[in-house]
Amino acid sequence: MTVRVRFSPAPTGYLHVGGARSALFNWLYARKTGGTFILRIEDTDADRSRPELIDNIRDSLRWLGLDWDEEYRQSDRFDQYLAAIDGFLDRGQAYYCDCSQTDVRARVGENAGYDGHCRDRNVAKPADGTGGVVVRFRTPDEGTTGWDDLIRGRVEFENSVIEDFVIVRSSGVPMFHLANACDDFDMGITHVIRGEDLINTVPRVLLLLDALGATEPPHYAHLPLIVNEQRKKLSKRRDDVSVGDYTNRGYLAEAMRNYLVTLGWGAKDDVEIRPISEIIERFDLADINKAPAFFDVKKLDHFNGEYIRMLDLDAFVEASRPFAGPVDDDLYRRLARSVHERIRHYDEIPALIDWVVGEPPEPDGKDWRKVMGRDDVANVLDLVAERLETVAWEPEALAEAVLGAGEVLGTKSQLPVRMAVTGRRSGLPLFEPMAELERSTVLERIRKARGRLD
RNA sequence: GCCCCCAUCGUUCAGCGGCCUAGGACGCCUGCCUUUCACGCAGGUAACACGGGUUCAAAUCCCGUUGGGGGUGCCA
Repeated sequence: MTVRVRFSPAPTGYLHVGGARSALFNWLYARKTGGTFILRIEDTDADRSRPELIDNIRDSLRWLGLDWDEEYRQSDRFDQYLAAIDGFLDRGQAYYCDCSQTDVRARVGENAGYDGHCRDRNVAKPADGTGGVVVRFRTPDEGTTGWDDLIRGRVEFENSVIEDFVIVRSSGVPMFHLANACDDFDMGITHVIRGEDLINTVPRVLLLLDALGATEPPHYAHLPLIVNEQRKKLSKRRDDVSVGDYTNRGYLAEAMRNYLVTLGWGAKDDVEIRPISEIIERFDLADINKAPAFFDVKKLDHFNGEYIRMLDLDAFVEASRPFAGPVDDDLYRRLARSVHERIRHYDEIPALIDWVVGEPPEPDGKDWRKVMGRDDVANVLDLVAERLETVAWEPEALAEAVLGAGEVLGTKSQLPVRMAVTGRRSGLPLFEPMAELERSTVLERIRKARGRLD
């Protein structure tokens, strides 16, 4: 049996890290087994679907290196769904229902599902798009529906708790469960790997699949959810989790992908950061965890820093260049070596080099007081300025001039000078970048800082 | 309310009956390196939710409790 898996996002939002993780696990399984990875856009709900987001989803997947082998769009397949529904109707497996939601609510109360009121009322097929008539699927009243989840083990639901659910809206448009069952059947999906939030929909789809005549339903594997700090399912609104945001902030696709793998799965040998080929080799659905995992940006940052440091200087310069801002190519290259080893994502770069490229930032008040509050700072700045008037303008000499001034005065001179010239109390090693500036510029900054002391 | 799922350091993963006085990684702390900050290196901190079983032996199996989460739509 050749494995066929699918990632089935609804285009109702940007691809977020939870979706990306689902896509990734499907992809890993396909690549491991030599199977087929399918992208299926679930856009049956025209009101919520935003076609422009399909491109965002595709771009994010591509960025992560998750290439797909086939692509479908459910909105292209309504004919199939409608044909399936006609079959259900003919065979009495589904029926028309004209109950309004308030009717149902009035009959059964707040907490119960649909009561089967129209099961045998023979509600007539409505003229197209009129009259609030839906199609409901007739579910069994007794027995159980269950499956052996590859991650969770046996899961069973009493059929009595599964209401006769809607499969066609009153607008005539088929709904998610139906489209899902038809597609998984038609596309020969062998494994359904997705988030645990969908676990409750399985019995309905299983029932539908059976009604469709599927003798061998897919295997299901429900992934633990990725949660936020409050241990709640990630929300696109509340949580900052779109994949595109991480792209924009200078995270590497390889790092993101590698980090995502560690949420819910770990290699037996405890090695976390490793090439994707090794991950594919070791990955197995049976080893996936059941408990939800917190998306920890701090750890992602660590992974990303590691991946950045794995880059050789040329690759780093090229990849990080777009984040560096307006800086001369050769100058950036000269600065890159020390930038390379102290960032965790590329968008930290501007704050490291802005004072070399342009003006330093307005110093943070607290940092300023901490560094410039000492009594001897004025003397340091005066002596350094005096020395810099005549020193040879190259890093070694600058270091000697600045550090030597401190020695002469019996104090530390590097920090005040750094604060004066860069606007910050920490950053790149000082003297090489400082030598990139004009002598007059450096002197001006030092005198300006001197003037600001008390 | 009802249905379903889950439970090892703060976080994440390893552990699938004895190798566990529970291991790796992130974080945090300490030290070394050092022109600051980082990087790197060396240490340290810290967990089997609780209660019953089963067994010669349980973090590992079973039951219950508690605590979390998900679902409960003419969303997916």
